[in-house]
Amino acid sequence: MAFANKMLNNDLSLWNCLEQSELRISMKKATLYDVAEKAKVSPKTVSRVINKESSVREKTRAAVLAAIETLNYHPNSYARSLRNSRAYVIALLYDSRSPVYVLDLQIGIISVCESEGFNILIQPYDIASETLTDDIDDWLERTRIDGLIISPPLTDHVGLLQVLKERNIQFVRISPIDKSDISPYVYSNDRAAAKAMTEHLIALGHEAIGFITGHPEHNGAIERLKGYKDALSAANIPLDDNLIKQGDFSFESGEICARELLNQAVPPSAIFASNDNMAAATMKVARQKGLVLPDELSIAGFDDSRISRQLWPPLTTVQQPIKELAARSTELLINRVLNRAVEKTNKVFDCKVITRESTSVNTKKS
Amino acid sequence: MAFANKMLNNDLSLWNCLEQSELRISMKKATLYDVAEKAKVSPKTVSRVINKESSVREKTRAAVLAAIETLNYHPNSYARSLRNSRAYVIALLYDSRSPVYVLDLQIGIISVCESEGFNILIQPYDIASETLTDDIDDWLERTRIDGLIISPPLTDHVGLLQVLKERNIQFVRISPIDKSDISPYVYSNDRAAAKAMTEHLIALGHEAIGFITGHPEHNGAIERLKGYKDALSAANIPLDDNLIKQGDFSFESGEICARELLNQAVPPSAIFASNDNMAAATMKVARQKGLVLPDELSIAGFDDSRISRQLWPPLTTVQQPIKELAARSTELLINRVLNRAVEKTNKVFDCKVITRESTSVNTKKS
DNA sequence: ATAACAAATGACATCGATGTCAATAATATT
DNA sequence: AATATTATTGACATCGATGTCATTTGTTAT
Repeated sequence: MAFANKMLNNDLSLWNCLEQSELRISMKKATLYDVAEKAKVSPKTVSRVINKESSVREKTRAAVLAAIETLNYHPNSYARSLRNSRAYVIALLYDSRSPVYVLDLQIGIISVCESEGFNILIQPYDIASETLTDDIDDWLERTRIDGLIISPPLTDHVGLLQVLKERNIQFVRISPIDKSDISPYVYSNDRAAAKAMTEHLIALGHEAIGFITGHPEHNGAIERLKGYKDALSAANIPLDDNLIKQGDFSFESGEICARELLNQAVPPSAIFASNDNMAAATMKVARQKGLVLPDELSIAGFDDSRISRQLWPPLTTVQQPIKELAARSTELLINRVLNRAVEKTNKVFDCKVITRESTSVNTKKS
Repeated sequence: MAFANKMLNNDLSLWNCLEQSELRISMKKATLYDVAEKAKVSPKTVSRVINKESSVREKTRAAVLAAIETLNYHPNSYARSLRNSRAYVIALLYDSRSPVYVLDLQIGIISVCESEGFNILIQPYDIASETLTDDIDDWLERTRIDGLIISPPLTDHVGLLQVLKERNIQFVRISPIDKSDISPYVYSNDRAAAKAMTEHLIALGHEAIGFITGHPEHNGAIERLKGYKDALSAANIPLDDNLIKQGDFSFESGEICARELLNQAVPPSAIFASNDNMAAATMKVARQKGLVLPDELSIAGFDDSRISRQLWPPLTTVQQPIKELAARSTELLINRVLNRAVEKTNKVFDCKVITRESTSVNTKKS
């Protein structure tokens, strides 16, 4: 069916425009029985065709498919779920306080769910909440879902994992710290990316490179710090603990860390923050101190979030394959849920360094 | 049940830790019949209690409730949906290209859904897509939902509204342009807020105030422009068309508009952008041109989005009651769906001007 | 052509909650 | 106290799809 796709004009004839057709109002949705009748087979056979069971003669199958087509039949998911106790629903658990990735995660998940006929429930929780474990337990008691996708930093919450284990619920984790076989997982190569970024800064002539870490319960944060150290040691630059400050991915923590770094007697000529948020905070602090960017301070971030393109100078950062991670984890989960052949591989995805104007040659260097 | 809520320690005894208990694995969920048996009544009576029907003796009700409690019974939503063809699911339609509000909308909706026992499906669409109408039509054909919440700029898409009308689906709209009775709606008082913001700038001594409009299909955009004009005319400042530039809420459009405004022979001393995104773009352009902020240019935004606090100087902006709008629209929708007494009022919520450092006294003024 | 077997199909019960309508218990009426 | 009336309760069928198992059809071997 093709509908007028024009947008609203200035004069609002909207209501009238909508009065025109009321065709479909009383049209009931076709059921399995309608299809069976039309195709002159039993309901069970229709069911067989829908579920792609073998042992249906090609001719019958064709007849059934034709009937389905003409009646525009779509299975009633409630009846189906009631019968075989499968919900065709998965849920995304995320931490409500770090919404940075969430929209991208959702997009990646939706794309796969769509093609697999699944629906997605979104479920924000606060990892700092005292009642998190109980809340999730209650929620699982009430809700019927086939599986969960868990995003950082919830991936390694012991209480949560325990509940899932007890309830025997399938789940996959995105970038978990713990890489054991508790569940399938996917992750991005944060360590290599952080190393590459640090090397980029070193190549620009920076040696005193400040580093602001992320949330210590977040796998990405841990890996990024490792990558930073990797690059330094590969370039034979001694590690200086005064150049490493513990943040938690929040803007506020970034401000504090940046201030500490820049207030030192010999401040670093470059700062690499573990996410764009803290990099933006660093930029704010630098500006407050009157530094000219990027000449007097190079700043690098991680995430390639929206903000990285909206700052001036635009932020050199790392693009993470968030949608891919989400899509892949969804595939893994759905394959599990449907008892399809299970791939063993826990997938790794590569990140990409995006060079923009916030990093430049070290002018302080002799 | 209370679980250990501690986070993962350094040494990973996670797997072992989880081995401990496997209590609940085989525990089947209780059904209506289990409850009926336990309470020594018929299943139908249990159903009556659950659905809060009248004409159940207080004593029986108590017995049933006790049984429900001890068995930890939760109704099977699939059976229920199958029987009374109600999904207990609503969907949020939003434009995938303007994700700014989306997370806040989701939070507001989830909060209400939770208490009402509804679930929410999220459904991103691209309003510029040629196939939008057909896509949504197909989706509605496949999916069983009780109602829709439509967020801008989808609220006034004629094709979409037509489909909903034909299918006779309940929906509410958030900040629609069209305020007719097609559906219930909620909206925020953008006009008054934009007026207040403009007055704030005027009070700081600004007269040449640039304005960057938002997406022309977005009600908020239209209202904000009206508010700007209201304030000027109230202050007897003549309207200068050269000071009004047509943006579309995107960062890029903000850059273009800001450049046009600032390249004029006599540039404005303040710029009021219709959202924070474009205000950030304005800040970027101003900085590229070497302007000192806020002394040489005051900048105001709209949304109080995350970015407004992450820029330097922090952005003076307008806080919108997005969560409230979402929560209220959800209530309206669920009341409709459940055939509860329908409130007639389409709710208005007030915005709030947040003054930060990006606006200051006009120094150019004689 | 017929028995023996496998493949394809169908009849029926079932998942769990609720609408319909009949049966029973409680209360009001005389 | 007996009957009329109303308030509670229960028996049964139903929503739509699918598992189980019996039946029919088709195929192969003799």
